[in-house]
Amino acid sequence: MTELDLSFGAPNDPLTALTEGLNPQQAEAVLYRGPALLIVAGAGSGKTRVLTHRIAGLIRTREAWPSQVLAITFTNKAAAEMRERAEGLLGQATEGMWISTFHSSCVRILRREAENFGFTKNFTIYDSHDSRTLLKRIYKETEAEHVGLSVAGIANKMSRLKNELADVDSYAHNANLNDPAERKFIEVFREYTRSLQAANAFDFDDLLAQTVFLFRAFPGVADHYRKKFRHILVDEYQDTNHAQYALIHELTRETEDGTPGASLTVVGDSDQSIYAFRGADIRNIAEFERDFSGAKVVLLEQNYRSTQNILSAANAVIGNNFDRKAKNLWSASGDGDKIMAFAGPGAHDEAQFVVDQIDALHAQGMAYKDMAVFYRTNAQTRALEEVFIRSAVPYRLVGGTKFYERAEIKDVMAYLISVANPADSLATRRILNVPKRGIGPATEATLQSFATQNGISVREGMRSAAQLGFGPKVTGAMAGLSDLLDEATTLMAAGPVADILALILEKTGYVDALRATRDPQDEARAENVEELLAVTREFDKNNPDGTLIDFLTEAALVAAADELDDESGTVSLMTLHTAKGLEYDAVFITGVEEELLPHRMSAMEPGGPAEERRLFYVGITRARKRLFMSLAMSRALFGQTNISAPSRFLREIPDELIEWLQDPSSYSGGFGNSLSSSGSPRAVSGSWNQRSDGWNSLPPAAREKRDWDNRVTNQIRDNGDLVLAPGDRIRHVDFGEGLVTEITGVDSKRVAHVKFDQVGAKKLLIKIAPIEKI
DNA sequence: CTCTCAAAAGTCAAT
DNA sequence: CTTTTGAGAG
Repeated sequence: MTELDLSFGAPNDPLTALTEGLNPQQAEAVLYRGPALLIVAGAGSGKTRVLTHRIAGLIRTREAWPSQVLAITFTNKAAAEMRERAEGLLGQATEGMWISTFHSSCVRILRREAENFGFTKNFTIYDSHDSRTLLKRIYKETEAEHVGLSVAGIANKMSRLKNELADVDSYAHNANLNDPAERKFIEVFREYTRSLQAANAFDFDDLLAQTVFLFRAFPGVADHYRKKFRHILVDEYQDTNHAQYALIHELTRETEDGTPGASLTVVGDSDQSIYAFRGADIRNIAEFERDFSGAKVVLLEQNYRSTQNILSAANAVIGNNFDRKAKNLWSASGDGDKIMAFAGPGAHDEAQFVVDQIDALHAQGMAYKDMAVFYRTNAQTRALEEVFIRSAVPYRLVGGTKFYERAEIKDVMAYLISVANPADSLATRRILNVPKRGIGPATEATLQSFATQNGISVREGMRSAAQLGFGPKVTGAMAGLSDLLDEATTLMAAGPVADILALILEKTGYVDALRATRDPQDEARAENVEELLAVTREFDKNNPDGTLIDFLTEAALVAAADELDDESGTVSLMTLHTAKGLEYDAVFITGVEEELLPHRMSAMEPGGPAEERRLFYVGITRARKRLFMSLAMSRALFGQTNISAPSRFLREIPDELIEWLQDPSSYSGGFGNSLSSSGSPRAVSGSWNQRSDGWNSLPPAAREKRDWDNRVTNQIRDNGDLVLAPGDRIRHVDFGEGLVTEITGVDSKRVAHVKFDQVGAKKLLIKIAPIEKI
């Protein structure tokens, strides 16, 4: 979408200029003034544009100062984009505006107000991983397994309760205390809450819930923010949970002394609600008009992103969800290409299809960065990655095992957290013996119980190491660590974050310790730590006044989509959830199979299948020009190969919108049956052969391509320094014989471009391809 | 206390 | 099937 160059030449009416180039509904959403506005924005309908223009209007007409605007987005990336676009309209006038995610806004408020309720402003934020570690410890101490509770079960339940704004006491009040499992759960919940407080830490759910509790407990504090924020705008409103909903309500309430509530604008699309598992409640948007009486509703249906074929498919799919308001996306940009679909025998064939199509698009001039591959589960990345690597297509995994979740990064971050928040004993305990300095579990336990008995943190306890009767080696090691943390603490007051980290790395020798081991993966880990150092330098550069706390906050709240680098020049691979809010010229939705999309777990959940359909809908509507769908007729899961059936969602797309390169019914022969004897009762052949139309009337060319015997495997081979030159003939394990046409790249990155006799042109990374020269 | 090997868990999505 | 966690030996 292109941003129009709006000129503000009409001083008497700054709003007119802001609506130029907008359609009537968009203009109405920009211009409407009133206490509550709901913008129902279909996918690609230009909602970011409407929001930024609405904000610009408020500022330019002097209805609001920038500091009176609070705009809440779903990811930091979306926030950054919104700020950038608002700056494009307003220039420096965006300074002082709060444009951030729910979690970031809450952190900002909590840091400022923490002293009011027993925390300090340098509190730590526990991600799901950290809170799971803490919970596991408590789980063991309380022997919760004896009453049949699981760690995951407790974690989910606590999270759900917090999202519903219940705390231990309110829950215990209504619980059935005759049930030993309930009593144990309450005990764990209470201890978990106590530990977080002692560690001066919040988990993700607390950030929201505690802010609401803060507002309710301290009306004066709440009034301060109610008076400050006169215009509140919330994006992706369909994915808000109860705590977020309550937060918005608290902020838009009339103050004690009669200042009227702030104006509220929410933007959302109930068809894109995909976070019910995280507590998102679709009723928040469905019942908005009831919650805020007199609310204005504006519907945006014109799509500026996708071709009509893509939209028609999206509309057809989502139309199968009952209990929704009808909405019909349309585009003025023409039909475009058909959706291309492919059913491969296995996951690697599917991946090869994706890579082949990417190669073709790239050859036609589409940049890698404009293409994305989506999948339902992270486990699907393996086959995709293997094929991407050996075909030398540059790619990037977005999300998945995130940088900040790697053990070595967590180790180093634990040092920084111990410096910033000495009360955080979870962090301090993590670094006691990292790198190895002879402080083992026994020492750790002694130290922890000493700290607990004296009501101090582990960090404080280390100062008394001499009295604890440890051996000279252990005492010395502990004193050394304690001194290092003290030294880093002095540096924290003035020094940039990179200096603190550099000091820690130098004094601990952490990187050297990694490099000294025999584990070949440790070299990569050492590089990751050095990458973190580079990240802190970048942070210092971008935030001259940034503190260590600021850095830790930013690190704790990065979302998967935030990692996206638009200039990376690589294909992006991500889950369908991560894809929300993004758009690409070409989109591949992979694993469009029953049990995977919709996922098997969704069948048990109320509203599950409908949410899966919305997820598929979100995926479809990310595509601008080209959309591809693929599936594998058999897929290895849990180390077992299962026969898969094409997703029901595929059948919801009208036949005339899809062109099958190889369709599922071409597998209806003996092969499918022979495998399915051990597999699912939902035989592949049955459901697809029952169709009388479409699937069997494919052109002969497509049907002849059934290569069950020529499956793509995941074989690789170390070819050493095999030298190939244009003109050579080779034999490939999967693709047969072919002619080398070109060699690109150097050393281990050399790539052979091969024209295979049977399967056409492919690119191969020479070092690992299963090939031989003939 | 540290290393090695075997058992167990995980794989539905994420701030 | 892979990765992480635990037990026992050294």
